[in-house]
Amino acid sequence: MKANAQSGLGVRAQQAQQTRQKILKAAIKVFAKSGFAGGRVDSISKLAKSHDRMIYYYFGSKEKLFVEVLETLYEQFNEAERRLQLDTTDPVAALSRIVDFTWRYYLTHPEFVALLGSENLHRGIHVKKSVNVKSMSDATLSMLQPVLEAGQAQGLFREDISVRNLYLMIASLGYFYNSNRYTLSSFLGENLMTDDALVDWQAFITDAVLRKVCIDTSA
Amino acid sequence: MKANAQSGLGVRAQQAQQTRQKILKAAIKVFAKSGFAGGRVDSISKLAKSHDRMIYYYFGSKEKLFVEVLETLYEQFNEAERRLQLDTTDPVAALSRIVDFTWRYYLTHPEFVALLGSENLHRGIHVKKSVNVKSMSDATLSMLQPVLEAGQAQGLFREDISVRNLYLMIASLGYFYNSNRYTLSSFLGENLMTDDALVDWQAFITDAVLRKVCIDTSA
Amino acid sequence: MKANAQSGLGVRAQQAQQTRQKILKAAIKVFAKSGFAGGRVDSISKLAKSHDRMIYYYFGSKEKLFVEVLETLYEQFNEAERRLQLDTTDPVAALSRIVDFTWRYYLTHPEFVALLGSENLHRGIHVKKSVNVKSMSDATLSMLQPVLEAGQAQGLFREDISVRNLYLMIASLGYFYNSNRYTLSSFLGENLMTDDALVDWQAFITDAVLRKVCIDTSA
Amino acid sequence: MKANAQSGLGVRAQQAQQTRQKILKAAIKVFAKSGFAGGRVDSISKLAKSHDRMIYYYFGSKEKLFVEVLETLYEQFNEAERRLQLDTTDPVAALSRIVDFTWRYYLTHPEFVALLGSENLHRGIHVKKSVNVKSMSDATLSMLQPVLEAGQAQGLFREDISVRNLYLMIASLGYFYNSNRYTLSSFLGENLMTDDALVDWQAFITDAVLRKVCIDTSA
DNA sequence: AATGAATGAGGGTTCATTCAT
DNA sequence: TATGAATGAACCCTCATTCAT
Repeated sequence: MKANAQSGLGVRAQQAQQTRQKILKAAIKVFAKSGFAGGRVDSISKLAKSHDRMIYYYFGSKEKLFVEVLETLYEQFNEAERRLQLDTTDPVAALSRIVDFTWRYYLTHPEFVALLGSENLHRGIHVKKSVNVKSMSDATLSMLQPVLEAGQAQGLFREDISVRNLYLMIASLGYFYNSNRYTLSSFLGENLMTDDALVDWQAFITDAVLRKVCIDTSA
Repeated sequence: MKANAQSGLGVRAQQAQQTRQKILKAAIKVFAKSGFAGGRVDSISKLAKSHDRMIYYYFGSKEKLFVEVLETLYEQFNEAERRLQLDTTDPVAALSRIVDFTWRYYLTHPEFVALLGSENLHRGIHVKKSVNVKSMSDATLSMLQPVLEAGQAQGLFREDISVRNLYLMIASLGYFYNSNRYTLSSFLGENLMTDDALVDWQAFITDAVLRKVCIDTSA
Repeated sequence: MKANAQSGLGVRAQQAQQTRQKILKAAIKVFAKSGFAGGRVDSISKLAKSHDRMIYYYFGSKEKLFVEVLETLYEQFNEAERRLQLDTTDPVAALSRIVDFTWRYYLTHPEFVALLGSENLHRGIHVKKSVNVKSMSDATLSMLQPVLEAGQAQGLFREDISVRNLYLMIASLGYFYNSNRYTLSSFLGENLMTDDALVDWQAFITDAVLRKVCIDTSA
Repeated sequence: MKANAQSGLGVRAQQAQQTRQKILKAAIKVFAKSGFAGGRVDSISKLAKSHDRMIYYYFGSKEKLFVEVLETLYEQFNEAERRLQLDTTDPVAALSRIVDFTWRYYLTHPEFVALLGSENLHRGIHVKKSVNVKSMSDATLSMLQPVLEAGQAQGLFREDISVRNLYLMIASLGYFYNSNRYTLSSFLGENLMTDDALVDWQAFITDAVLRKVCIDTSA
């Protein structure tokens, strides 16, 4: 029995995993910065302190690497969602938390926003090739659904709200502000990323969602 | 007196303007399809049935052409806004129209959405170089402002709504659905572009905006 | 009779001559700076505040323009030579003057040096096309010849010196120092263009020529 | 033990060195023929039976390749100088040998002459970037210096001759004849490259240098 | 497992030149 | 006389990728 038996991997295999991981991390950064078309294989291998060849060794092609990057980021988002502890006995608070979480996640993960942007620019060709991504949406909606249902059961939330639309609204309000912050800054002529602006927007969108969902907000 | 005296331009100059215009139109298409980095100068000139050289003759560089494309699309958006006839005596109707207009504009102008996406991927470097874009935001906000103010004056709209946030909300809800339709389709596993889905979303966001803005929605 | 009859040219023709002249002057500068291959037609027309098209209108091609530039500079050199007043009654002084003149001409006409360099890089293809250049050498040698003959007749100069070799020596010593000043500066690690260095070299080469030519230099 | 152990390089590495060398050799030819600006990357790679890409792989850029070409030629010149066996006990013979060597080197290495010409046309921008070139001049001057000093010590050479000027004189007389042979041929209307002409010039410049340097040439 | 060498298509851009008034 | 418009070949260089150890 080898000393490294615990990990279940030999030293070589461990190193290999490490190299793979380094490349993946570098690819996230590079693709986030320049998109799929603009992201250079060379930049990735250099940032990973590896070689171009290794990208092909581990991932097969730039495209497959991009798919894996996409899956990784989706997976991380899913994991973060799963870590959310939602108390369905207080649906309003739970919903607020979800809005806050979503908004904050986009804010603190610009690479996710950028990658989604790039992928949509390419009409979703890579995401289509991934089987994993589809299954992930279930997680997202199945986090929102119990909250919505609880609120409706308790007579707090309107009955005519669909999970899908609710999700889209929350995502829209959290995403756009971040995804378009550069053109918005030029367009509106003001810095959207000051602490004040962020707090202001967060309060605004939480309120907007609640007003849309809750039956009586006069309280 | 020459036949072309009316236009004030000679035949040559007219043709030149045409060539310029053809290139610009082609550039909009190509950049919309592939973004700035992915859009090939060669593709543009071929689509315009012109030559690479002419792009440099008229625009100086790929980058400057992109800036002009951006300005053109912003300008077209502005013009469409200006054509909106808003009746401030009925602020609720006017606001609904604005929501509808914005959403529909993004829906029917995917190239604008794509270009904005590409530009934000590039952190707004091109839009920064344009002096014209900044001035355009005024138009947008100054369309929204009188409606908001009228609504507030009539006691229909809440006082604590800022034009900026209102604009951002409307834009978010209209933009995201379109910009991210590819990843959303994969993620949600459904086609967001069916007539039913579109009508559904339009009703949803109009309602969301009104509930956020109006004081009493019980009526 | 027109007012401009004196010049023998109409106003239009005068302007034309002016344009031609502006282009030629600009071409000298540009070709001197970048050589024939590196000198851009566009740079020339811009410097001349004219248009590319005019170069073709007046000179036919870049190559023909270069030939004319070459001829112009050779002609100017010839003219400067002709202006030299040489007193053959004092052959030593006259020879010294020629050395000094040649050296100083190269020093103060770097564009001539550069053009000759470029032309030799191109193996003299342009100079071959010029009928005028050949005839100019006569002038040069026929300035040197009487001095050499006078010195020999007076028993001051050695008999075995050919005009050709004498010319080559004088030219070598004057030209190389200027033509290769950039590589020499790097190579020798010193600035060859200080006043001291220039004076030193002038004295050195004059002395060298005289020692080569004169029979007795002990005086 | 592998067959190639002696060279210390694997077969691949050896081949790589070969490719690099082939490119360098081709570059010397092409740059010599057309100068830096006129020398095409494409011509070089074709002549080397390689690909454009490899030039960038091995040298980084056309400019860096040119610098390396320059360094190579300077280095070859230096090496040839080092191979000169000079007998300082006979300073006159030694000096003659140096004059002869220098002249003959330029004559038999037209690519060196051409490259220097091109480099000076570009105002020495490449040579400035090379650290190696500067150190090479030492070799040149330190070959000449002991000869000059020996001659002076033996009372054969004049005391007021500086190494620098002596070097410049020898170089001038050897270089100009070769560098400007094309314009000179047109200018003088005669072929300077016949055997007779070459012998004649060699004798002339050797004599010129000796007359300049030696105290008494009557012997 | 890892890597230096090689590939060839294509990137944006500039060139000298000609066309059409 | 003069000039904007057009041309297409070629420029240097970079791309994603594969070969051969």
